[in-house]
Amino acid sequence: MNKPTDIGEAPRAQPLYAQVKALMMQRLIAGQWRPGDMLPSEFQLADEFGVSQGTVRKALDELTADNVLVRRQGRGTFVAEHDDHRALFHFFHLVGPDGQRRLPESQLISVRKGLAGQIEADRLGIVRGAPVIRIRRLRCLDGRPAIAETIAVPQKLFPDLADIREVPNTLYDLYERRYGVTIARAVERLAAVAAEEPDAELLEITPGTPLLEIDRTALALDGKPVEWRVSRCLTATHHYRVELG
Amino acid sequence: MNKPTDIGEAPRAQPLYAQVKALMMQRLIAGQWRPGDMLPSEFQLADEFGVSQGTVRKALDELTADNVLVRRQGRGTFVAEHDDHRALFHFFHLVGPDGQRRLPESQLISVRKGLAGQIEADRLGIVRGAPVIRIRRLRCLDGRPAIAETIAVPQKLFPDLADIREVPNTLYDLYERRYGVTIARAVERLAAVAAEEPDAELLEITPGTPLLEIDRTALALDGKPVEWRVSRCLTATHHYRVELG
DNA sequence: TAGTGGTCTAGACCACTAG
DNA sequence: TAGTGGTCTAGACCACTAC
Repeated sequence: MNKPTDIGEAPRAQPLYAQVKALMMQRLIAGQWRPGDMLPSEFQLADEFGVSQGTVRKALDELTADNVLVRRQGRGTFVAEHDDHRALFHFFHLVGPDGQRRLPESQLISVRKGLAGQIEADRLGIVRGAPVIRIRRLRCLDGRPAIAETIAVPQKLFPDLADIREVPNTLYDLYERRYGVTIARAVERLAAVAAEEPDAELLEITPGTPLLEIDRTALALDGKPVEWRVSRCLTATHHYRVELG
Repeated sequence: MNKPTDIGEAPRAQPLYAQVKALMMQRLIAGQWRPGDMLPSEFQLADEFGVSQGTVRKALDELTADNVLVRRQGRGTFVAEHDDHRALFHFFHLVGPDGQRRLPESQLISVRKGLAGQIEADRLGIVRGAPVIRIRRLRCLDGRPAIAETIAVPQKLFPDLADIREVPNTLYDLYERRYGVTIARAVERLAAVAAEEPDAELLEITPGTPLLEIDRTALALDGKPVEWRVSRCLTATHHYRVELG
């Protein structure tokens, strides 16, 4: 059986496995399959979509490569979860002199509601003046102040985030568990800047000290921006590590 | 036929396709297949290794994902070449305000022979005091000085590089064509530093200006380091872009 | 033992490229 | 038209996990 049945009869522009992948992605975005859930087996999915098991496998393999699914032999296929380890490994690139990652401690400075300025609106894909929540925090590496961070998110997506007393170390975990927003990928723009107040005071350095500025836009599963974050980092002892394949 | 014949009879610790991949990688490292060469067809390779075409395909797919091979439907499978475009796309991450990459112009400052210091020796995996070649150059973006670059390579791998009058814009292309050394991947460590002489003069800025320092170790196909490069970049108008999957 | 994903095979047909 | 990679199927067996 080479003709798609359940998927549609129109002459296809995309290969079957890509259509299966897109359908599964839709379910993930819609929240029909949630982080931690186990998916049906390959054969069940194959039946459901009216394709062979090999075709489902190719779709599953790609979603696994995209870090959306996790497959475990003998157990099943699961929707990826943002545990601390994954967040650290995927989204935190500062390493010590030995090249090893360290989980930074976080110290909350403030959480405030506000209205989006032009830059925030551009970065978050919302209209200027829309309600946002801004978070300031200081992160320490090896016990010393290392990162001054400013985070902005649309209030619409995270309604009561501003009321939370204690913000966990890995925010993405909170986004996922409490608001059903999964961070799928991010784009960072790095630059070297001179420290200004109030970052300098927070980091206990003199203004003018060079800092590594990481400007990150984080995107949800559907590709829409959901968080804008600027981290200014001391790189005297730590470095930002990139691997080019 | 499920038992490997040409590949070996010992109880295998690795799947067949991984063994096939490793064998093909060996040939690539040995230079038996050189950049630009066309590989035998999937069926020919399958015959040669004594496996099925599907198994060869899986190995080829992975090598393609690793950017070692390029597959073109209807034409064949080829060993990847480091043309300007690929070098720019893979190894150059500075983008303009619009997010678009620009190919920088290069201005050669000096090419000198020398003996490896401790840091060079560590980075290049050679003994201290081994002959190295050092290159200094200035790179411009949009006509303005933007990057002060220092490059060190082992003289052993690039014998007459020091005699070359004109160094092309994309060095990796030269490494590949002239010396048969293919840069497969690289590791970069980024930090913010204050400009010092002689970089400040080269970049026409005042000492102390924050610069983005990119410390890159480039690795050949066999995984051994072959180039150490430090680029200090003005990031007033340009940014270093990273995509996190 | 039953169920899952992981590997491997064999064969069919399609889409693209070149002569 | 011949040869290549791209897709899809069907079925076998292996390796791992849980009960």
